[in-house]
Order: sequence, then structure tokens, then C-alpha cells
Amino acid sequence: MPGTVQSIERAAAILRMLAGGPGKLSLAEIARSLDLAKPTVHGILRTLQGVGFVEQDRVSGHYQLGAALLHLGTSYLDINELRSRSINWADPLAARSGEAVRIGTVLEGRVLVVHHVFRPDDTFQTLDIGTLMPLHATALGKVLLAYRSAALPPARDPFTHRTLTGERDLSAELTHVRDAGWAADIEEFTVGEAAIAAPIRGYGGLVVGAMGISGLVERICDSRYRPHARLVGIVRDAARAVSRDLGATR
Amino acid sequence: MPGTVQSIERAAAILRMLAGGPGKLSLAEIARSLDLAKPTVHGILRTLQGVGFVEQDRVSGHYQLGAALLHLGTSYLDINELRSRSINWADPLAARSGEAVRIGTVLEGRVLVVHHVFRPDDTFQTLDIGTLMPLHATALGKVLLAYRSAALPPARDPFTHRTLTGERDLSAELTHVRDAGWAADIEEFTVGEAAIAAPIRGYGGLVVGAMGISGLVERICDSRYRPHARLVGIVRDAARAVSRDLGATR
DNA sequence: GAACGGCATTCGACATTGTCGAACGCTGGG
DNA sequence: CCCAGCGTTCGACAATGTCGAATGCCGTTC
Repeated sequence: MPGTVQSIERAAAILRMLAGGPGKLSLAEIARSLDLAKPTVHGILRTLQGVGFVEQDRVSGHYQLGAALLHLGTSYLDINELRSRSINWADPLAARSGEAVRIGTVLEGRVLVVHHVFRPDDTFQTLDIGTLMPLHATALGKVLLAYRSAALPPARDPFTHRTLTGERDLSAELTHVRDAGWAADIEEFTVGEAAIAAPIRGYGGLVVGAMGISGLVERICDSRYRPHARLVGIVRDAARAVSRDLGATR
Repeated sequence: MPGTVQSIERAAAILRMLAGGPGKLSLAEIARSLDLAKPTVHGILRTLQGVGFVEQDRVSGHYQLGAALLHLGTSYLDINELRSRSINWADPLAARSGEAVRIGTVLEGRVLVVHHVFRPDDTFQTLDIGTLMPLHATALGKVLLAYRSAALPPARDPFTHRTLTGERDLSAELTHVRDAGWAADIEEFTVGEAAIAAPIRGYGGLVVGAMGISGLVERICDSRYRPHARLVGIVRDAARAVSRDLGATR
């Protein structure tokens, strides 16, 4: 691409590979995957190692992500306005709904979770901040898909037997999401779990994120697999409040 | 530096600047600080923007860290062995001590927090994972300083009136830390708070991190400002357990 | 124990790219 | 209205990044 720095793009591609796979990769694997000469990859990795973005395992010689990225990642969280505006509404939403709350935005064709409030109980939970989730199989993702102009994601893995993978099914679903103003995923991403999400708009009305709750399907839905209207209402109210904080007027 | 890719080093310097300052910087400020021509910085920023590491504010034209870094940062956490081995011991340590627990390692001349367990009560707390703390003014930092071969940090800000800033005072303190096998900071970083930390060793006995507790000084120390021996003991025990998990034999 | 294949790393030639001076248009402040 | 400083574009050219060839190491196989 003209006007950009090719070696920085290559370095970013290497970091994404390291983030997406088993954690550690050999120089040769990286070179093969990116179709680059080994000395080229070696120079890039040595530079990334020097700036702390990559570490090399002393025993195997393999490479992995480095500590400096953690600081950059959390610094990003500190300045992320979607997150800072959402925080005030996320705890009350978790309290009122009794479910886990997540806020997400689009990154690399998936949902990036930028804030996560645990379900207010003492079950074991893991923090999802920073994780990527599919757009087509989650409530957050369907909201983000519904309001963006890009095409449907080409890869639509069936996470459960209820995941919508067909283009027509998904398009119809997104039309419905736009009409209703919220989305649900009912055992489409995780068997036994359901979620409800609503759009967060920024200045000018553009959808900049989504806010949602998730929990066991029998808590989120009634006996006919329909999300409880009360829960839909409080999710939408909370998302609207965040939108107002962000300067949306619609 | 020969053998490394200069433009990647420059890109990393830009990202560190964005992480370290007020969050948003103008292209001109970055160019001045790094003594680079504006078109040079522009090309690097455009590339970083293309890969999601940087975003540009539509209104002011200023640049800030991008969402892709969050995913890289949390991916680093997922594979960080110091953290994965510490997790099992951190919760019990918080429970037994009744205090907040942090695990840290050295990054860019400071302490990088890689794990944090909240004090087990319902006071308001913020998650410190990814934050950087001073080496000279924290218990975690003093442990890390005591067992590394590098020189003392040149910048030794006085966070409180009790912070050790003199080279002789700090050197003497680090000798004491090595002798005792643990460190404390007693209102040296935060007025009203104290902390205790012990080294975590990796394979071969090298110190790869530190584990510590922190809380109100009147809970951590007795009336003569001495850390409670019971707390010192359980911190050291927990750190030794993590060390064993990491393959240290000492 | 020897041979082999594939690894990470180094070296140096050279072609490509990244750098940067000059210029431009825009915007906010005086 | 004017001006200073901004972000951005363009194109020349020097510096750098790329990569083929080679090397040494290590684990595996015979």
C-alpha cells in the first residue's frame, strides 16, 4: 500500500499471528505463514524484542508476545471513551439484571470486549476484557453488524446448532435487530447461555459500541425461548444512557 | 542500532509516547519530541492507524492508542507464565492476609503489574493490571531491584516524605532486602498505605517477578511501624510456592 | 557414532523503500 | 482579515530493509 511503512505492517502482522495462535511460534513458521524470507522475519523479531513487544523463549528459541504490550493495552483502556462513559452504567445494569455485563466494539471483524462486569454472585468467572468474539453469533456482535455498512463476515462458524450461519438468515435477523433496536443470542454462541444487547451511539448518532447482558438461558428467557421484556428494557435504557453521555442526541 | 529495523523502533517510540502522556498527542508534538520530520511521523502514524494500533480523533486531528493493542495486551496476559502460575496462590494469599495482592515484573525501568487480586472486602478498588509503578518506592519494586544486576533507576521521585531517594539509602535498603528475603514500603509510595513483597524465582533460581500485599499501614504494621511478622511469613510462603511451580529449586 | 534436515542467525550486495524538504490547504486565534 | 501552525501530499534520493547464501547448532534417524 503506498504511503504506509511496509515493515511496520509486517511487524503488526507478526504480532497478530502471535496473539491468535498457540502463543509461541518459531521464526520459520512465521516466515512461511507471511511468505517472507527468514532473515527478514529475524530482523523484525529482533527489533520487536528490543522494544519489549516480543520475547524469545531461551530453551526452544520460539517467540511470544512481550510485556510492553500489556501496558499499551491497558493504557488504551484508560483513554477509551466508550468504556469510560459505560462504566457508570454497567455496574447498576449488572445489579438490576443480576447478570454479567459486557461492552464491545468492532475490531478485526470481531467484537472486542472493552468492559466487563461480573454477574453479581460468587460463581467462578473469568474477565473477558480484551477478548475477541464472533460478530454473527453474539448479541453484541449482531448489534454491531446491524448498524455498520460493511458486508457480513465471510467466516460464520457454527458455535452451536442454533448459530445463524446462512447469509439470508443472518441478513433477516439484522433487519429485525434494526427494527427492534436490540439483539439477542439464544444459545447461538454458548450452549445453555443467552444474551441481550443494545446499541451505544456516539456523537452524530453513529453506533460506536454495544452493551449487553448474558447468563443462563432459563434466566434470560421465558419458557418459549423469548427474552424477558423487563431485561430487554433495562439493557436498552442503560445503552441509551451511555449514548447520551457520549453526546448522541437520537 | 545495526541489525534492527529503525522504522519499527520509531513506531514503538510513538506508541510509548501515546501511552505515557495525556492520551492524545498531535502529530507535531510527536515529531518535535522524537526529533523527526513531520512527513516521517505522518507515514508511521498512518501505518499504525491502518493496523489498529493508533486512532485519530476526527475533530482535533490528534492521535491516540488504538483498540488492537488491547487484544495484544490481554493475549500477552494469557500466555504469561509468571501470571498463570501465580493465580492459584494469589487468591488464597488475599484471603489469608485480608489484603490486596499484586504480582509484578520489570518493564522499562518500572514495575509492570501482571496480576492483581482485590482486597476481599467491598471497598471501591481499581484493577492495576497493566499499570507501571516505580521500582524505588514500592515493595514489589524494591524486591525486583534487589535481585537484578542493573544500576539503580536514575529518576527517584519522592512520592511521599518517606520515599527513599538517596543512592546510599536505597542501596543500603536493597542490601537489607537481599539479606531478609523480602521488602516493605511503609508509606513510601502512598500516604497511609504499606506493602510487603517477596521474590518469585524461575527455573535456575533467577528472580523473574515479585509477589506482594498492600493495605492500610495500621493493618500491615504494628504500632512501631514494623510489618507484622505473620504477614511477612505468609507472603514469603506464597512467593516460594509460585517459585516452585515455575521450576525454581532454591 | 555418523549423517542429515531444519532451525536461528549472520553477512553483505543491492534494490526498494522510508525519509524529509518544500509546498499546500485548512483552521483557529488575534 | 491576516497569520501561524497544523496535518497532509509530492517527489527526489539516500539510507535502509530485504533476502540469497552461508554458517553453526541441535534433535532425530539409522
